[in-house]
Amino acid sequence: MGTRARAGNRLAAREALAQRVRGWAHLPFDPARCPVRSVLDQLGDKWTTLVVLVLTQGPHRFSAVQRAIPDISKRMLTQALRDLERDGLVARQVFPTTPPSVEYRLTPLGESLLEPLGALIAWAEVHMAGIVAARAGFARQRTARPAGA
Amino acid sequence: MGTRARAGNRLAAREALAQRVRGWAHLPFDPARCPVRSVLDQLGDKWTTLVVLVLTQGPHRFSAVQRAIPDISKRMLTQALRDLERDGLVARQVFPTTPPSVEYRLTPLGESLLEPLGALIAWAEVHMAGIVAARAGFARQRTARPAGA
DNA sequence: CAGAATCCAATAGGATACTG
DNA sequence: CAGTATCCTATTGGATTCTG
Repeated sequence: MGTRARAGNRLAAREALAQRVRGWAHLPFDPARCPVRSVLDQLGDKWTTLVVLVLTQGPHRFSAVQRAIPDISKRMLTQALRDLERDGLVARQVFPTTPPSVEYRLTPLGESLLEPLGALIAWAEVHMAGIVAARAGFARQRTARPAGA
Repeated sequence: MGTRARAGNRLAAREALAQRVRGWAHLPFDPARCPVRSVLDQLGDKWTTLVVLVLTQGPHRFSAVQRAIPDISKRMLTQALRDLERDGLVARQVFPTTPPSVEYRLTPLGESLLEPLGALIAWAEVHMAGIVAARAGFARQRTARPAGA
């Protein structure tokens, strides 16, 4: 695919999203029932997405997930896993051994999230350098003339 | 494209993401410098994404964005816009009129986000019903036998 | 109009101790 | 091991007031 076609794709994606947004305009606009907010809130809660990423590597036990995300507390991991289970993205399977062991894995619904999530993460990795540069430039601007110097 | 090919794409996307995640394994794992966290934190902060979606409709003035998102406060809108500007996703243009007017628009970097973001939102809209159903089922399970009934 | 500043309430989230 | 319960702190975010 040439750069021309890629640019066309991007433009098409932009226009498609713009139209989708326009389509919401005449809706009642109940923030609580907005799918966008609902999903984005979940993904943005600092841990959920990380847990999903760990589970792309296959089923994990509770403690294995915790080892994979060193700075998560048990409390938050429990909550993230329960939310994901509640939403049907993750399945929880208990093995009645002693001590008990529990395994978590992505459901088909959870796996279907990986495609758009992967695209977003790819974007993040590609553009991270640009964002960092923009931040540096922004910080310079702000410190350059704080009091009309 | 047939269902077979679509399933193949999905599988490919899953495997691609899984590999990407594996690629991070040997990294120092500094949570503060993780692009994924950095981007997801931003998108998940409840307002940033909504603002971006509004700006897909073209340049907006401060108050126009606020009208488009009824339940945002000036404080939060200011912050969201400044963060977006800082990251280079949004450009801010001041017109020296009285009273002053300021226009915000997406930069090329900001527009490049629309493609993966649109994919995520499309996913959210498509699967929202399934998630709601899963939540209902989960709630039933929990209330069914809270004390071994 | 576009924001900055201040104050306050709600929530998120970490640390620790306890349980089946 | 896989959580739950409790406590406490930090951050988020709304309401209000003030300024250029």
